[in-house]
Amino acid sequence: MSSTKDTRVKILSAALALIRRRGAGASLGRIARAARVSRQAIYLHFADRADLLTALVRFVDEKRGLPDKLREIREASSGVAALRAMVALQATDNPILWPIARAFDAVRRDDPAVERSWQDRLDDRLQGCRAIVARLQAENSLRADLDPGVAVDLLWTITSLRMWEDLVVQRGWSAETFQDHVNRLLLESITNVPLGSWA
Amino acid sequence: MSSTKDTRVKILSAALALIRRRGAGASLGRIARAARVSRQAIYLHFADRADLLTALVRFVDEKRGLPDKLREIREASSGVAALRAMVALQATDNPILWPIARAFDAVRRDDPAVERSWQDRLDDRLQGCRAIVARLQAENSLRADLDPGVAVDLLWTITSLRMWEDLVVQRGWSAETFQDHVNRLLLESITNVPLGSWA
DNA sequence: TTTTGTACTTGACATGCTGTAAAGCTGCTT
DNA sequence: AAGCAGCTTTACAGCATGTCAAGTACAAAA
Repeated sequence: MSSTKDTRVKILSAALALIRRRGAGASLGRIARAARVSRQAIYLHFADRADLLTALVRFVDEKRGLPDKLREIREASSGVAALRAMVALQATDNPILWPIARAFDAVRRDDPAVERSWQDRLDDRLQGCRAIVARLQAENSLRADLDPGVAVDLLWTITSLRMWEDLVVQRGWSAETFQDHVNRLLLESITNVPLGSWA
Repeated sequence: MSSTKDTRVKILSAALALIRRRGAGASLGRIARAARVSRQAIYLHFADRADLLTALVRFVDEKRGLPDKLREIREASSGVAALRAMVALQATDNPILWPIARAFDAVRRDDPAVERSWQDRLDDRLQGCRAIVARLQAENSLRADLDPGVAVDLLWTITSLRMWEDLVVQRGWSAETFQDHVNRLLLESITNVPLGSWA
């Protein structure tokens, strides 16, 4: 038993490893070989390359226990705590997610299906940001002079994978440095909480 | 006369128009057809696709008068004014540059030459950020509790094309909204100037 | 035990892209 | 008239995605 999903997982694992190593150079042929499976077997489990990529993102999310982490954010003791949890999530998960996002980026321009799948994911994150800002607002932690919609967009952008890539991958920041400074940046720019509370 | 660079410009113009419309779907064949030129003619003027893309970026820079704008930033009346000029530059030029950057992004993963050309451009911008931060520091406008290196990285990231894409393209901000809020964000997070000075 | 169906393999093919190569045409220069 | 530069046409190799058809291995159902 379990042979049904066995190959699927085998393919996804191989794809993940290969994309992490070779980036966009991970063709279906290579992935198949790495999974010790014929190239055609991939098409028995995934409609096309785009489908495989979206499945790969879900696969990684599942493996890393994303739902639990999102629940942690939702159930944080305060809006500010939720915000910090979100930054922490980026700091820990983005390193793994990043190579896949790169592969995604390379094809989503052409493929409307990939683009939609990508946008869905971005929308999910946007909803999360909205929830955090709403909570900050309810707790009177949101900056008074800031439009909540703008706050959501700023939060969404500053906690994006691209921002992480720029600071960590390009500029060589450590996970801690990233977390500290992004926390500070967010607390200062969209909340009214004093800085001292997180030394 | 003038026939030497004529075709080259014709190709670049066609490539620019096509990339803006079709994004990554702009193959060399299509570009050639749009320029009313044989596909091989492209290879008489550019080594390969990567070379064409890098030339395209320079072409756009030239057309938009980038050197003048950079001079404006350098010769601004103060560090804070330079910072604002930089944000203004992003707000006005990124809309044109963005489609090319997308095409760049799609191939730079594979091609080391494209990657290098891209990094060079990023380094140029980083140098500009360093200059602005140094000036802020000299004028005592830099936040006292902030490491200058961190300030440079933050400035570099927040004024990046990706940040602009997130806020303007994805979240639908207007150029003015972008400019206002990014100015505020930067002034608050890396300088010590009061907010009132830019109402 | 035979049948049947599922999962996978093998091999071939159409299409589209990049990059290279060779040969021919045109018009300007000398 | 000869030479040269710039461009065209045609052809090819290589690699990628995605489709198709036929065959194999194996396990459950008859």
